[in-house]
Amino acid sequence: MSDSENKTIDFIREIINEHNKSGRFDGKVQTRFPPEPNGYLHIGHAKAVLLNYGLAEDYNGKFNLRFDDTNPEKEETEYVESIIEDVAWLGVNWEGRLFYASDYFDRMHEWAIKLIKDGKAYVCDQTDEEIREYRGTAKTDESGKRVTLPGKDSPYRNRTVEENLDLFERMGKGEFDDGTRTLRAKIDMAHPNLNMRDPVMYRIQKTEHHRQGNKWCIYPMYDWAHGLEDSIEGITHSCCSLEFENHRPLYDWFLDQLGIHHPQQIEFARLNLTYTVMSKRRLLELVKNGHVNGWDDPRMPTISGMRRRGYPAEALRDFCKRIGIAKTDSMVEIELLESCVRQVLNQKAPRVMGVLNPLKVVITNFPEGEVDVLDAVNNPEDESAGTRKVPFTRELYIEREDFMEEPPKKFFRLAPGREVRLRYAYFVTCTDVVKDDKGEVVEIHCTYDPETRGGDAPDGRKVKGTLHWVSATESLEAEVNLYERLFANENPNKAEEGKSWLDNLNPDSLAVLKGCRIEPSVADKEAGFICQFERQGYFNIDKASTKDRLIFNRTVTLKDSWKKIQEK
RNA sequence: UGGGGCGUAGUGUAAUUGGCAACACGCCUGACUCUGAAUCAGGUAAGUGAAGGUUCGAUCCCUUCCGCCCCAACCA
Repeated sequence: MSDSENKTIDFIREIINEHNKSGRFDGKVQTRFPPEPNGYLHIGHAKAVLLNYGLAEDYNGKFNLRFDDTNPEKEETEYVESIIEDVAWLGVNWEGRLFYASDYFDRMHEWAIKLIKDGKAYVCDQTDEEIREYRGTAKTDESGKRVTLPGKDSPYRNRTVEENLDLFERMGKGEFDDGTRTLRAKIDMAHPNLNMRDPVMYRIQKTEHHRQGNKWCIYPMYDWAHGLEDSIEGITHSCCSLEFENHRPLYDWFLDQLGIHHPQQIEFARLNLTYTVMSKRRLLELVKNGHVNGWDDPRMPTISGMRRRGYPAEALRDFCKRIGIAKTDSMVEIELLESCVRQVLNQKAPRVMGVLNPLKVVITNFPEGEVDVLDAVNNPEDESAGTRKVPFTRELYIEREDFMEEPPKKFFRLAPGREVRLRYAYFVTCTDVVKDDKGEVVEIHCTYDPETRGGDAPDGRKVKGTLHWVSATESLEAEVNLYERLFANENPNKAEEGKSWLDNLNPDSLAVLKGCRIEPSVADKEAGFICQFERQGYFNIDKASTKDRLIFNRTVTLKDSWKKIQEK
């Protein structure tokens, strides 16, 4: 990546430039992405990883992937594995620097003892309710508002160093029950920032850790642990989301007390997307309650969901670059993401003809049993993609919506007596319409003009419409999943009175089409293969697809100006 | 209430840090077209949350006000 392409610089790069000027970190840049393995990564995480990785790239620095696994209650190996896979898929290279906060537990423990010895931390026997009360947050006042009070010292605040050392050791040995004691930093119970009112550093939690097993009975809290993790790894710029801004004084305090390497924490706004929920808790709920089919359901905003849906990593990278980075709370329109996806796929996806809702067409003047093999361009945007063969036969399928018995104005497709082009094949003219008892069109008859083979008329006559088609006999049957937005509202988090965010789910987010017909060239393609079904959109073969049961997912539709005309 | 942040077209970011606001997505025209796609050309749209002030000149500096977000877990 050259930095010449970036004429404007975001506020984080501005800060780094200043550091480089002042020499604060000797011109070094080291970043990290520190996910907690308690869920799958989503597009918001992609923004964070790519930001951190991009910073390292731009400044010739290094990037670490680090699992912030300090709370065994919620963390699982499954999540660790998925995160590694997703980050790699995004094209991020951590060059072997894959770390776990839990590997630093011993050092953190030693530092905690140092703070105790320095009289800067103490063991507190207050219950969580008492801690909250003493911290100075009265629940509500008469008017129902929360009020902040000065805060009172814990009665255990002035224990001797010896007693603290002894109790802390015994906490670690598991002598006390969960929740009965904590190690707290001795800062200032009157501090206007509540985070500074003697925050908890360790809690007793006799839970098995996914990597440490039962080695620990106490686990460090985020505020205590995070700065240490960054410091140990020599991080220079620790980027996190806005809600941690309040925590920066604490991040700084711990590092200053210890006198160790002190990175700069920088906060930026997390990504919000229209029609999408981004909270891990809610995504977990969607999965657990079966509103979607797993974390990688193609409707999910997870990296794995988007990958399964067919979104290319390149599009996600481009998207994250385009949304920029700032401190303003914002909501990005999903159309921008879709635009990025289309842009990449338009260049790369081979074209294929697939009929979603087949309508039979009989070419009455085409010989029965004959197969005419035609050449079709694989990708008009990329000549090197070459051509392929598509079989033309007497019986074909076209898209149901490409035929209208009584066409409105501006309808350029097939209708009785009208001539259109079948792509890469022939001009055909509709001569007859066959209906069933209910009056439904079940089949149409056409004649073809042999002179137009390949799609051009030697006499120079033009047609208004070109349709995709497929041979009825020489095509493959497929199942196609049509995905729409998972939620019906721009901001699914905002529920109407008396309703929950789940009521905003779009009931039509998935339509499964069966009996679709795809040209035979995809027969040997495997899961993940992505192509454009001409005139319809981009589709990929789903991981559940088999030889006997071909399954496609619709990644994104093509832009459709005919639809817009219709809606007017 | 206390503390911490943020306000620029519909949306997201810019603006040589004081020189009459740009880019992208969206939207609307038109051209072209064997994808009603893509591409190309053009257009619509903010006077920068508000009011004052400093200045020849303010998105940028100062003051006051307004609005929105976050925190007040032994989560991260």
